[in-house]
Amino acid sequence: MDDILRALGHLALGSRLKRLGEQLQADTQHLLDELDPLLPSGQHPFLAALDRLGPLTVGDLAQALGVSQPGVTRTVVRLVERGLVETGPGPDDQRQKIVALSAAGRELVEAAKAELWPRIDAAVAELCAGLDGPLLAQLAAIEDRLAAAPLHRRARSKERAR
Amino acid sequence: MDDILRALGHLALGSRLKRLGEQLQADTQHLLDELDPLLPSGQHPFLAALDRLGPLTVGDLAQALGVSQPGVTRTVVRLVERGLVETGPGPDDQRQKIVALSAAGRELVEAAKAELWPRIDAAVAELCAGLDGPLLAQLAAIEDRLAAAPLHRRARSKERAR
DNA sequence: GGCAATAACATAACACGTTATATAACTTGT
DNA sequence: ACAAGTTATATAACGTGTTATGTTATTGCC
Repeated sequence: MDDILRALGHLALGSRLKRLGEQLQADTQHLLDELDPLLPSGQHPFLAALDRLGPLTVGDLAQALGVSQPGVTRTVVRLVERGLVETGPGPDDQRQKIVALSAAGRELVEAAKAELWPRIDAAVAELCAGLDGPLLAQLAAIEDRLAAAPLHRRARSKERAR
Repeated sequence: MDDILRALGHLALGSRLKRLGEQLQADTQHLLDELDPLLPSGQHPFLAALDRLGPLTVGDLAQALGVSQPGVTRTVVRLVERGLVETGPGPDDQRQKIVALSAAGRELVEAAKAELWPRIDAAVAELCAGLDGPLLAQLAAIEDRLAAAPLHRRARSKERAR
């Protein structure tokens, strides 16, 4: 059974990028499972943004992440429920909601920055290493590599190599 | 406000691929809006698969598209509601559900194959044309190009060039 | 033949993306 | 100063992906 998205070439590039991104996130999740407050991989960029840029309004967070404002609003609610971020009203503008890392959120980010995120970055970099040429070919190569050895296996073998 | 996903490099590649795939699908949607039974861009690969491979079981469709079986089951329900596909029991195995294009579905596919799909393919190919080198750099280039001129503008300028 | 294991599809619950629209706060112009 | 327009966030409705689990049909073995 051949892969239809691959066979469709440029026509289905959108669907294919989405599919590959989802697989990458799912693989990454296995590595992120080591963290204490378990967090979906898709929410890590929110924490990373707040860590790098400091407290942000909902709108600024949406712009930094490149997603819609309602998407940010909903995920922020989840992060507040998990106790990883805190929100408060804007100092000048009462319409704004300022989102900031909580103590627990900062702790999680520090733990991730120290160990996990660098390992994931290295594993993904290794996954993409040596690739060159047309985009479709590189995507096919990454799909094949991922099918041969999932990301968490790559990260662990990297570990052993140290 | 800089782009956090871009700044995170390989670490957020999954999120970034998903985001770009979604944008590509959304842009593509504008072009697909010409079709009569309006269909979300993500459902086109289902029709393309059935067109290329003929009637398929739910499981085979899942494998051909590289998505989960429940995902296929749900989208097939939607396609049946729109009258684009029909389902029947498997001839040998009563557990199976065979999915096939309906007359309306075949009509839609023929219309799309004749005009729209080639135009989209060409527009996406043009979007990726001339790119080379590391994956992250190509992604950044595509994001930039898309921000400069959305896909449907590219398709239309191609049209004019004929 | 009949019970247990397997396999195919359905369903539920969750995460997450979108667009369209509502609500509330700020800004503007007269 | 107040009505009108704009802007920030919230909410609703939809599509789609996932995993976990339930149902039903088939297989296999004794």
